[in-house]
Amino acid sequence: MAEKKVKVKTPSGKEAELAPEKVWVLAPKGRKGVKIGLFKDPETGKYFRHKLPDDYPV
DNA sequence: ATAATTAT
DNA sequence: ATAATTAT
Repeated sequence: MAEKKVKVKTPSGKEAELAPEKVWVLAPKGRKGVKIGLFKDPETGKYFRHKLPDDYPV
């Protein structure tokens, strides 16, 4: 499943369209939780995590 | 506190 | 080993 780009706020505070390097669900047992993506800011090279839309394919 | 993940 | 990510 191809990883699609998402609009995310980078740590430097800029809005960017990026594709996550990795996606997973972060959820305690019995709770819905959230989807998380691992991104790399192309501006700075810094990695950061960001919430993904609930319907983003994992 | 809890869940998974991994760059740092 | 820890920070950081959300929502409950």
